[in-house]
Amino acid sequence: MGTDTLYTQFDSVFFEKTRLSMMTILYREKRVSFKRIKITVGGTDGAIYTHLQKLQDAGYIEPTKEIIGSKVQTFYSLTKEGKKLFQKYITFMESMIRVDDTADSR
Amino acid sequence: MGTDTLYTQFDSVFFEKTRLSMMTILYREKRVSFKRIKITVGGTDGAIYTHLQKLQDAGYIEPTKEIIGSKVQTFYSLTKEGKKLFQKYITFMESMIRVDDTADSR
DNA sequence: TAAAGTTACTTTGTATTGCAAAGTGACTTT
DNA sequence: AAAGTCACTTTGCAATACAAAGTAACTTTA
Repeated sequence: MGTDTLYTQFDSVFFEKTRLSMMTILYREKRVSFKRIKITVGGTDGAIYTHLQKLQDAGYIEPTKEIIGSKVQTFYSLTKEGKKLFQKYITFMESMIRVDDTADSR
Repeated sequence: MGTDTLYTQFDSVFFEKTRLSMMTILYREKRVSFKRIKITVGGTDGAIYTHLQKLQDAGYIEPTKEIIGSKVQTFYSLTKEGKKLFQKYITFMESMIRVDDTADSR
């Protein structure tokens, strides 16, 4: 097991349950509202908000505001960097699974 | 994206960078010393120790002591529960990747 | 039309966590 | 026998996660 097969290669902003779920949603759907992220991952508004802020501060996601009906809503998308990192993560997961496939059952 | 495709289905003891790395090592090698875990995942003794304690308290790993030369060393192994959980995690990773394969490139 | 309610965040306070530094006890070398 | 090493273990604090309370912009109801 080399260093590149450890989860520690990913930073702590990225590699956290809720935020990784958010990144996954955004990778799959490109542009998702605060509201729908909240509904999907669950938890309180405050928790969702701070997690999104962290991802934003790290440069992995970016917000855009839009008027829906008469209210302003916030939508989030992955940045180029965020998408790249997520793809690196997918590659990592693939390598993890592959090793497991070829491993002797002990 | 259903609830079962979220990382939040895993508890916080399991789903943490360093501890997940430890679980991976133990899944692959069955029985690993404190020393070697420390060398592999990196970090201070204290950090390694508390992470291992958490996994142990959660019932995912178990220690055994062995005398090597004239010193006692601690070895860790996955418990039945720990192994089962890790296999669930592998299945989860596979499903994540599969969804990604079939996703439109956007 | 004004008061009460709703929506969509944002701020704040606290309990928990992660981690490094210091401590311990059993040897082992000088 | 004093100093050093090894393999953990304990302690203290800085950072984090999260719930509760707050806010601002509408919208409904009396």
